[in-house]
Amino acid sequence: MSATPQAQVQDTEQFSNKSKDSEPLEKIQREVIALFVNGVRVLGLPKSIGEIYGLLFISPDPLALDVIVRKLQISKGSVSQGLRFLRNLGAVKPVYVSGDRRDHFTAVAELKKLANGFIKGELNPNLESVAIRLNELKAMAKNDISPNADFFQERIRRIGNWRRRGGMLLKIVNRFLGRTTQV
Amino acid sequence: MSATPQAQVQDTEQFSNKSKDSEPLEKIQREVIALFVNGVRVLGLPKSIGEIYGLLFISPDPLALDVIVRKLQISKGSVSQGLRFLRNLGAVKPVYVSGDRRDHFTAVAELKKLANGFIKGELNPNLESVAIRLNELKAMAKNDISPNADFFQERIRRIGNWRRRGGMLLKIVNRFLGRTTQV
DNA sequence: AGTTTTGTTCAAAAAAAATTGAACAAAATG
DNA sequence: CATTTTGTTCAATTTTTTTTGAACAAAACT
Repeated sequence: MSATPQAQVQDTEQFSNKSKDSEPLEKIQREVIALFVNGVRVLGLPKSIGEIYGLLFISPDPLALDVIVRKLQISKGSVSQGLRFLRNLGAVKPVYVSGDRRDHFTAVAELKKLANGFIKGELNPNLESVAIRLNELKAMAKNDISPNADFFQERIRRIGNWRRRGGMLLKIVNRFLGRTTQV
Repeated sequence: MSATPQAQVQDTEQFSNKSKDSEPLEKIQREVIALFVNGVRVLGLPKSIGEIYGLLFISPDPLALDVIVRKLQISKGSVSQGLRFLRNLGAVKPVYVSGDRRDHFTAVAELKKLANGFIKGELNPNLESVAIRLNELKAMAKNDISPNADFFQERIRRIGNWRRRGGMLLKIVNRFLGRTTQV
């Protein structure tokens, strides 16, 4: 049923619109969420991902899916998908909350873990597919008889070089984030 | 006029469609371009950017805008915008070609230059805007009187920490790739 | 058993981003 | 000076991505 504690309607809504069923956020929370929405855009991720992670990051306690829906005023589908994505990335983790049947989630807030998750989930797969295609290209270039064949080979070698150095960089990033004690 | 050399219509088009006015690419070239299209997607850049850079990267000679349009079969507007973007990033540079009024472009193929351009053009501006917003947030958190104020402050400090380490990482990347560029 | 709660899925709608193309301006040509 | 070439701009269109919401399944309650 819907007559749970938070259902005591707040006439003093922070915003005059949509008093429907929303749980209000503090101003600071809204600002931090905006910061994350902006941040994930750089990573090429959708707004909702930034909203969900940001909300969990700036919430003292773990939140259940339907609470997130009400706080952010976005659809259940979005939150469900967003949480799955974040969980796969290791950016969010489920937390047991006694006496509550719903799954609850908190933000994983260690930069190292976030970076590793992103590298493993988004970057490495791409680097690997590049490696595969590069091998095909090398073979192709070997059989090429056009006057440009030498040039092509030099270019393809160069891409291979980039890929190699990219992989090294990821390891360096990893090591750099790894030392300093968590935080 | 349109009666230039390449206008001798090729009945034996590599693909049966659109024999309109295209300059054919070698198979290797098309593959390399596809690789770049894929690559720039990771950076959150549009397909056309990858096509243009890829074409220049895998072309032995500098190309003029209208040649790019015909080779890639994309619009003049796209190429114009794409070239400007790539030029701003330092990923492409104009080359003087004697006896030709048109601007010609080549790909800048040094990884360190590409990375530096991307860091300066895309990443640093964002890091700076984060820094600004963070300061506002710190002030806000100081005046906050909610029971969560302490938690908020801890979180905001943490974001500041992330930003600091992000900046350090960019410098490390820079050094690893060879040259130091001022911020 | 039936009912309610919780969460997922995916086709359709909405929103956002990229691309086109025609109008335009500036510079070179004759 | 008129014409052509070259390149830019931006509103309109197309494409792609994201979000929604209703239908569904599974588990937990009564």
